[in-house]
Amino acid sequence: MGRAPCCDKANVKKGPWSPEEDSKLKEYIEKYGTGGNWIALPQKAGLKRCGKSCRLRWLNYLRPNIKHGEFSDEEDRIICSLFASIGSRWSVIAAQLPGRTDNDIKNYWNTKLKKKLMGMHMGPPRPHNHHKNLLKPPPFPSSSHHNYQNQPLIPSEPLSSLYKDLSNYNRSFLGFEAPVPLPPQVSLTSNNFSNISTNSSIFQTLNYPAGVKENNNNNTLLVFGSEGSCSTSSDGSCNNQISYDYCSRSEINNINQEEMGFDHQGFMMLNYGNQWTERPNGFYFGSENNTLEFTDLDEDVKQQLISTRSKNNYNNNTIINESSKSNSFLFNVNESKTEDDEKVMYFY
DNA sequence: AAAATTGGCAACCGCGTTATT
DNA sequence: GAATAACGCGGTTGCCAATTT
Repeated sequence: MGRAPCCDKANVKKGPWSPEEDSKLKEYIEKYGTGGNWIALPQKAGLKRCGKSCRLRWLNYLRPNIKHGEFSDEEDRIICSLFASIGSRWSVIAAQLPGRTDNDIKNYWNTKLKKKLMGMHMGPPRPHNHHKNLLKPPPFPSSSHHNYQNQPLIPSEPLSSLYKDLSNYNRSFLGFEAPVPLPPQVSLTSNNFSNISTNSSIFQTLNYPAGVKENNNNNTLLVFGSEGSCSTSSDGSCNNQISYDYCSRSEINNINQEEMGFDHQGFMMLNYGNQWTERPNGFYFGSENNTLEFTDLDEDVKQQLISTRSKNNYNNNTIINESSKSNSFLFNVNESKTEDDEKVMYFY
């Protein structure tokens, strides 16, 4: 049978920690350590708290060498770069920043850094939703053959010079090499995405995310889709997201919704040379000779991805694929109906 | 000056993974 | 090997302070 019950949920205190509780926990752990058993600890330390709560309090606030206060430019750069590469893997990111906790970095990203990067020109005003995570990272490619582009993981310039304006921001953060500027809005005439003009400057200029190298233009698919659900906000608009992912032609036949991480409600863009061509709601059959490969992810990060994300049965390539599940969002789209019932999508 | 909104952060919750019985 | 609890992570919430209306 299993272990003994963890704690009497009805008899544990919740909410903010008092200074007395803090000192009890701190003194106990400094004297006896955690003993690798957080569940038993609160009782031993004389605390009416759940072990989980004690662990969190210790790790995020009480343990020695925790840094509080302003993040430096260097820390900003590291966070941005890692977020762009691996997404919201806060514990992995925190491991690269001594003294910072994953919770701290997550809060910092959500409340400050993201806004700092987005600047003031990222689309129309939207309803108050300060708890929503609106900026998603670019994806990992889902190809089974990866080649990290030979470029530094951490940019060397100060953050301020990297993100001077919107177009620079889009290029740097989203990893686009081509001149982007995204149009402020794109009008659609139906409820699906297949009517987006393939000549749209959005898609013509799409390139590959930072860290991804394309070896054969003619055999790469860029797949777009949208989440099936659509949460309606109080003003009646519908917040939705377009997702994209990469794969070789040979892979597209085997890919399924789960692997892509989003519904195939959208369409695909096929890259012939420099021209993106739409293939609505279908799969494409292709040759084997395309590869997307990784060459240059920081070794520590790789190791942590391996150790924390996927377990023993996965090889490295699968791990990267796993990552793409949660990192496949590119644009945040705010769809709303206008008076003539035309759908307008804002990209930001 | 009061009410409403926004910002910031600590803590909680749920879920996938790991460990124990 | 199955069942169950603990662990650890990331997303979300709640609360309070600051700012704006």
